[in-house]
Amino acid sequence: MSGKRLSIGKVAAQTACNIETIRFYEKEGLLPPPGRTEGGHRLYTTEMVGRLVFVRRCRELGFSMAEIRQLLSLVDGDQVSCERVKDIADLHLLDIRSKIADLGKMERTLRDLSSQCSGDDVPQCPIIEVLQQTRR
Amino acid sequence: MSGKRLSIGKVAAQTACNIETIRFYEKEGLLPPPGRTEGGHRLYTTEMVGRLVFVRRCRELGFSMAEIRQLLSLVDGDQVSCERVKDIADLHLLDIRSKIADLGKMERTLRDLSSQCSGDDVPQCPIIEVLQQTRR
DNA sequence: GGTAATATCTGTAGCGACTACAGATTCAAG
DNA sequence: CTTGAATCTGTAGTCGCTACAGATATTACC
Repeated sequence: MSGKRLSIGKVAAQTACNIETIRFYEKEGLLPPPGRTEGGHRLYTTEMVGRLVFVRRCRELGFSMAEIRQLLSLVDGDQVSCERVKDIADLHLLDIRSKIADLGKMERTLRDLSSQCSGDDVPQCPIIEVLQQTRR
Repeated sequence: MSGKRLSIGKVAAQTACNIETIRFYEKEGLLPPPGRTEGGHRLYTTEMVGRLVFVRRCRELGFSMAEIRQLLSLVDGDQVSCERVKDIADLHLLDIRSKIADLGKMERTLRDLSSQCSGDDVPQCPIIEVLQQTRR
């Protein structure tokens, strides 16, 4: 079953992923090289579309291409090692949390700065002043 | 006063900014071209070090180089317009908050996924399963 | 079947904010 | 004066795409 094979444009429409991005993933080894028409146009099986969806979903969760490569190699192995999948996911989770923490610091600092600034058209701006201070 | 002029290495040490980054900022117009020794080595005044500190502090707050260029042009103008500085800062603040929100979504999704996974060495991993699901 | 419009092809270059060299030159210390 | 450290310029790499250009393939319509 499932002899349907889609052009890259159809796949792009289905997955809301740019055509160029699909080709990029292939070049980077995240997607296997698909079959081709006689003229050389790519033809995708539904299986390959599933793999693209997987990749895109990982990207939405912030996984890097290197991390996705690791996940894919686990998926492609004879059996999926839940252990290692969880390791990769949890490491990435830590990464996300530290990014959130960093942004939170920025947010607080910038909010403080902004609150000190009246926004009037006065010559001296507290935001600039603080940013220019040599000694902290 | 302040006839001290520092080599790029000293400036880098003082500001904890890479030498290459300093040269990069100069190339990108964030720092004015400094004076030179007879042999062509850069010499920085304390004023220029201050400007570098300003740039670095802005970067730590997540301002893009384009935003910093805008801030610098306001600083360099005849008078600092507090109004426009605040506009730039507040826009950036919105940007930071939306990034935090995005990361927060990722965090929650990934945390849910991870919690469904025992981490045992079993063949089927719920993380992979969910990521592979064709229909959401 | 013929033609025109659309889709896809390959390959390259650009983004932002750096970082990492290579190979040449200059500076500072002993 | 010599040696070693610092600095110079210029180029290429990083990541995850995006945006072309110019050539070819496919499809739709008559």
